[in-house]
Amino acid sequence: MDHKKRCENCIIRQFNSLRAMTKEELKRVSDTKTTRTFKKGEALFEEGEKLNGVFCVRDGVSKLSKLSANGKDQIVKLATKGEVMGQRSVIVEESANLSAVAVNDMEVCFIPKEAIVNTLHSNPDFTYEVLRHMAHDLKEADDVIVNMSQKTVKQRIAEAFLYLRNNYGEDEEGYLSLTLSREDIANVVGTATESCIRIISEFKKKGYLKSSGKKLGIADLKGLEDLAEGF
Amino acid sequence: MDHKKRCENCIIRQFNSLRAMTKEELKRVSDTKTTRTFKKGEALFEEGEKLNGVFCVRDGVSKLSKLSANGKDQIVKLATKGEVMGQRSVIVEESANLSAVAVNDMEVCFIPKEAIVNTLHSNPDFTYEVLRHMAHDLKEADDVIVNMSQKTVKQRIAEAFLYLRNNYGEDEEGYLSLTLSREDIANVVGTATESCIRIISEFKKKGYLKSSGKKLGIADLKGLEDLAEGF
DNA sequence: CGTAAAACCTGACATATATCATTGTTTGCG
DNA sequence: CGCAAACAATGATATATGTCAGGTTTTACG
Repeated sequence: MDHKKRCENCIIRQFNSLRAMTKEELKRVSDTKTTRTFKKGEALFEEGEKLNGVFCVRDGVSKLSKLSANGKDQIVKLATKGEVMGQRSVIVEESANLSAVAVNDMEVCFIPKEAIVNTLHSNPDFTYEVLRHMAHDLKEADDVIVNMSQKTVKQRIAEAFLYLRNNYGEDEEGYLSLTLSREDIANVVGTATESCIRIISEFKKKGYLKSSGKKLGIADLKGLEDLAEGF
Repeated sequence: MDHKKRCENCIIRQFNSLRAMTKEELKRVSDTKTTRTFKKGEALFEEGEKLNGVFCVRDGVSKLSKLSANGKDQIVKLATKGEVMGQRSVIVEESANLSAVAVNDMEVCFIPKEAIVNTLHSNPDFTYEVLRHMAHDLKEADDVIVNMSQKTVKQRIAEAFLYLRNNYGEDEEGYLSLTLSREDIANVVGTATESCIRIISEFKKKGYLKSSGKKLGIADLKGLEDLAEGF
């Protein structure tokens, strides 16, 4: 599968569409997009920056985070292959409210906003699919709000591991395919790095998690699930 | 201003539109909508319920909340005059993920989903406006996530009062127009009712808040703002 | 009006979590 | 390789917040 083809698929998947874009529209996107790579730790864009397009992840993972007043980063979402970043800012014509930083080496394609905005204005099916996708994100965000405010740090860390497993999978030996640093996990669940480390150690001792080198894996799925639910 | 007129305005405002609906579309909405009233404490709809339309608030306030595993309600959003509830569920054709309960006596109009969905499919400008509105909600939700996970309960309570002032205003004597119970405030900021009561008492002692009867007001705006920012 | 229910308040206590400090361990890289 | 920087681990301690239990005050309403 060649470059262009893959990138079109990427957009299509993200917008969850029944190929809502017309052939011509897809062609326009293909013609205007560019490909870029980012090394682990590099920023795709920063909070407050004006975006003139969207980023579509072709390979690697990016964390979308926001700096809070106390100086800590809160990771709001992880974006993987096939996901689009920056569409919210482009749609409402505001500067980005989140920063995007590469969690590992990434390959992304950049689509200038004109290509998107034009299609949004002219193709109601496409707009409708984007709307559905955003509605889904909004529901997820509401769920996160509830979890953040009602669950303990332990429960949230348990959930984070379940999330990593469900969304990024595990290798043959049962280790998570995506390895995040303890600090990143802490920033996902909104806790101090030390607390996160302590709880992960505890989970390993209690047999919920296992580790091998720097890889982490789930050793007791049912146990972790129960834990996340508060039992 | 008659009933119909007011309700059309209500939809228009919510969808933040430059009158994105055509005359015929507005007429269809006017023809199919119905008006209902709810007493304080009554539920407009419950989590998990299948909605066959959206609710547009004409008068009163509703809390949108979600029951968490530990049995507590988390209030995710308050909806006032002009706001629409249930559109997310209608758009993605899922059952409601939040419950809506009247905070005070309410008057709402109900618009069957067909009227909405039809317009979404046929009028790209309308869809685009709904999309913009949802993008805005999503940004707000992201901000809430950060606040919930990074700010202390004190900061969040301070913010809640600032929010109530900015969105619902205050009377001539500086008391908040919308009075929530301590329990509701606790459910907004995600804390225990007792903690909420204690902190409000403390704020009164320290001169940030004032009270008269069951009304609460902000006595030191700058002070509260600083507090919310963590000074 | 009087009573029950709801709302509010307060204290004592338990505990989860943050913070600070220190050390060991891995990683990247000149 | 060897060193510096990042990452992980762990202890001691402080603090914020939750929980339980008992009050008082306010509100709703028969």
